[in-house]
Amino acid sequence: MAQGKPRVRFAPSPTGYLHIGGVRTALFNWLWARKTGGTFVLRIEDTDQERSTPENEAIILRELRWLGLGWDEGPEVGGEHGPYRQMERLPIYQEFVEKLIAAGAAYRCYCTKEELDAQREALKARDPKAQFRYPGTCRDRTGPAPDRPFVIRFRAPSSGSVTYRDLVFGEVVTPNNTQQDAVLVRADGVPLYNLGAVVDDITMGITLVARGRDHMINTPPQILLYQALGAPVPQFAHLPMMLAPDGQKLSKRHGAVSVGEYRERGIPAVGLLNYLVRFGWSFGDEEIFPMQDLVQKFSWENCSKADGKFDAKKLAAIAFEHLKSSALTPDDAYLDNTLPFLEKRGLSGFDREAVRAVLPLIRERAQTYADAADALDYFFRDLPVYDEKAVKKFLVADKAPHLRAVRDLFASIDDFSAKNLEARFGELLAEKKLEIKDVAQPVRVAISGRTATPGLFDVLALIDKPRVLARLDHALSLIAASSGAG
RNA sequence: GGUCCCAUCGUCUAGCGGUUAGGACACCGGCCUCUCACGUCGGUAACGCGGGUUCAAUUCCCGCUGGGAUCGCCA
Repeated sequence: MAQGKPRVRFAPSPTGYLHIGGVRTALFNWLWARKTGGTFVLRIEDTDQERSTPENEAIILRELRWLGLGWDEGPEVGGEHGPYRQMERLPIYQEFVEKLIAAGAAYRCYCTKEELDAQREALKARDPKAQFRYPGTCRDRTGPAPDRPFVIRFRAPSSGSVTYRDLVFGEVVTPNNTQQDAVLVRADGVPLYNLGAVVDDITMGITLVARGRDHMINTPPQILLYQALGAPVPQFAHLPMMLAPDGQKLSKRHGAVSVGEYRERGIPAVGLLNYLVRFGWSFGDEEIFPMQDLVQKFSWENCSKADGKFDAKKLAAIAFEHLKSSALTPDDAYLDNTLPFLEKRGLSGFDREAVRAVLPLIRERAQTYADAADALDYFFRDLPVYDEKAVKKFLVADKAPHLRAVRDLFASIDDFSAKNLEARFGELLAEKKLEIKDVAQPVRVAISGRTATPGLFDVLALIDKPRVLARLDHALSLIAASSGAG
């Protein structure tokens, strides 16, 4: 096989958002490049001018960077094999097409799309099950070339077969008699997928093509093209497909499928990647991997061949594992990622170290950075946002004496540590012959506005004395107002 | 229909001839407990079917069934 370091690529079409299935393909390629010291190339396949947009390309680049899947060659970073957008490579395809024609491996076809469509429909009308194949009208045309637009077709062999050894699927044999003279270049001179991909992979020195199994059907015709061009055939690795829970193609109607949606929900990039890498790949019983471990452990041999179904709950659980662990997600990273979500809630200008101090309390409760911001919310307001139901249930008249007693107790305490607060609180309960159950919830609602928070004393200690007292006062006034009104 | 591919709990998977078929998520119970979580203990749950090969098949081979991909001047 090819000498030197592997060169792999991710070649998305900028025809929409970045799909998580595409991310998995990018990830596997990226991991292989990192593991082997190879090169990860990003190529934009924008030959579908109807649907490709610069905006979509920008989104793809931005999301890949957010994921941490940086590329060694490609748009914005350059490289020796550019340009990296197919529409900027038209002269290169032209050159290769001329080679093919000169070698008799391709020919000009003057049949129009309309003619072919009509033939296709006529056949379908006669026999709905029949498959239409290009009849070869222009294959051996002689005489002067008509003055009409033409496409370039591949002269596909009708005998023999193509065999390749897939790194995931093993040996795959496909007879050539099922191939047809596929169009290589449109009438407008823009190449189609198979030609563009092959020429680019040749000229960019790609040694291993790893892509989704939906492309497996393209591999034999592509190999035929490599052979016709006299170019070395790269290795191939096809990845099983990630389907929707209902077994259909994973699309928008099944929920979130674009990376952006996960980013906006506060799913950590490493969590998403960890979920995706475990989809179709395994390393014994291990489930949670730091990225640096993945780079080391990844291999094609441990890829599975069976398609799978996407499971949002599993993704959430794996992301949560990363958020819970300060080894996996250090405080600083956690903070950097949570701050935007706090700002989205209208919170800003707070002390980063103050947020850091609360982190241990919320890590085990927040499945996403958005959850974290929610759990952090009442720590950084003068008064919490009071949940209506919680107020109605716990800030009621018969709890007022308890709250007042707690307020007076707290006012007298100087050591506002969680430990001391708990001890003194216990004394108060004993004195009043109360159960903590009777008092904890009203106090919790008074200081946080909600019924579910981390341990009461930890929360109190972090909110600090003046604000705790202010909130208890506010809660008492709410009770007074409601009982007065009622 | 042609071609290609696949097949272990509901889901992601371990297994690479001999295992009480393991783990994780989800689900159901118990414990912990000031709420919510975390944690922890336990439970339900799988080798699609039929033939071979073998002393022995989840594992190897064939067929069937089922599922998926693709059959475009989309990628």
